[in-house]
Amino acid sequence: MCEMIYLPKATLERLKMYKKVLESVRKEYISSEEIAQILAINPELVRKDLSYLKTHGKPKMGYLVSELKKELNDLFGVNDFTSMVVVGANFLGKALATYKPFERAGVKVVAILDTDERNVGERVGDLVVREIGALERVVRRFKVEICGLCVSPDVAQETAQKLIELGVKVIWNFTGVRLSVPEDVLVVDEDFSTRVLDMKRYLLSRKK
Amino acid sequence: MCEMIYLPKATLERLKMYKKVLESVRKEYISSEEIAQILAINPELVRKDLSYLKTHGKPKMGYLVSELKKELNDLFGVNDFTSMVVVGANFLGKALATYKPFERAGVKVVAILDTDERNVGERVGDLVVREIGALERVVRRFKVEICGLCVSPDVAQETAQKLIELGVKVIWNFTGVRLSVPEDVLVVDEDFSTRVLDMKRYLLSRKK
DNA sequence: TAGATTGTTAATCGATTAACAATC
DNA sequence: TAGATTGTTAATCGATTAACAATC
Repeated sequence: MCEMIYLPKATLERLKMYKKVLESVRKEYISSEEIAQILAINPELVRKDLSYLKTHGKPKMGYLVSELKKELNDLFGVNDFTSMVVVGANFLGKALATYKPFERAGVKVVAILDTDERNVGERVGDLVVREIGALERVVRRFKVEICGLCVSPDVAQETAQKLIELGVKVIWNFTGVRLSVPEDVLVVDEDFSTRVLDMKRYLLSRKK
Repeated sequence: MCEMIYLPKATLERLKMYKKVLESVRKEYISSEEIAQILAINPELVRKDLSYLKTHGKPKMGYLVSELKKELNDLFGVNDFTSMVVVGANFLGKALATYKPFERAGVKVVAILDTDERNVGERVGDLVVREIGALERVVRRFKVEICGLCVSPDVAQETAQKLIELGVKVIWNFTGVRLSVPEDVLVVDEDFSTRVLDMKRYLLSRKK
């Protein structure tokens, strides 16, 4: 199908930003200068990044927005949908399960599960919380590749293990626990208490 | 009080990781090798990073965990508490409002507010959802410096504006909207649909 | 043609790794 | 003393910026 182009890490990071910028652009063409301005980076950097793609800009015009969008969508495989399951029906889990913008990113939350009997049956958006026993069935049936892991820290590792055995390839880890996983599994850590440290230091720096 | 040491961005990023690692260490000393192994980076890099701090390691011993922890806590100002308000009592807002590990990071959520009358009065952890009109009072009373912004995209910019007028210094932005703010305000963007793009590309790369 | 903008190469900057002396 | 580990300097690597020719 499509051979994977090599992309420097920093470039890949910015391509995601460009993709987002383009989503709210209503013009036919956009220049590197404009993109750069919105993101507060150098236009040269934008051009360098975009030069990794097949899309070419037109001198005096800039880049054809529709073409660029399409190529970025292909690059991230946004057009065919990936199934995601949420494990842990706490507020965070429910937030993921009802997060609208996933739609446009090619991610579909197919189920939300919980170990606690009392939560089972509760309505969450279009879904109903299911018992954890349904995990295998759900993963098989929907070919689930991503899990939003929102369980409590004490069961994080064992839950991850179970998911991996069932063939889940990406664990989006909100538990704050450092997970051990085989090297062909991607763990994406989302750690709010680490994130606030940047804010704390920023506030400190303001006070000199 | 304490002069702010200059720290390379990449180093600062890792110092947060070291801080987290140290939280679950039960030994008196830890070597750069051990830290490096846990984080899958080079021990030389760990030593270089730690050399920016006042703490010195002991040859043959490593670094005194308690001392290192203390210095990192000071560096991030974790010991005096910062007040945070959550605006938007949807699942995400409630998740932030009840997020336990903030405690250890020196952040205290003092209130959760919503514009929707129907949500006002609802219990969320130790808090009760308050009407948006209480914002000014809350910010003044608790000297709020951080806001977790969980409102819908259409009111994101105006809400941010109001917060900034009241003196809030950091906006933790979950709305997906690119906010315009004065340069002395820090916006920390948390965009789940951008985040999943990494996972999408990873999955694509697995399929060759 | 002149002007604007792309795309690429060279120069610079910053971050990581390698090497190794210092030290307990 | 020998061995382990730190801390620092030098070498390498990767990413950004500067410069500028190509092109519409």
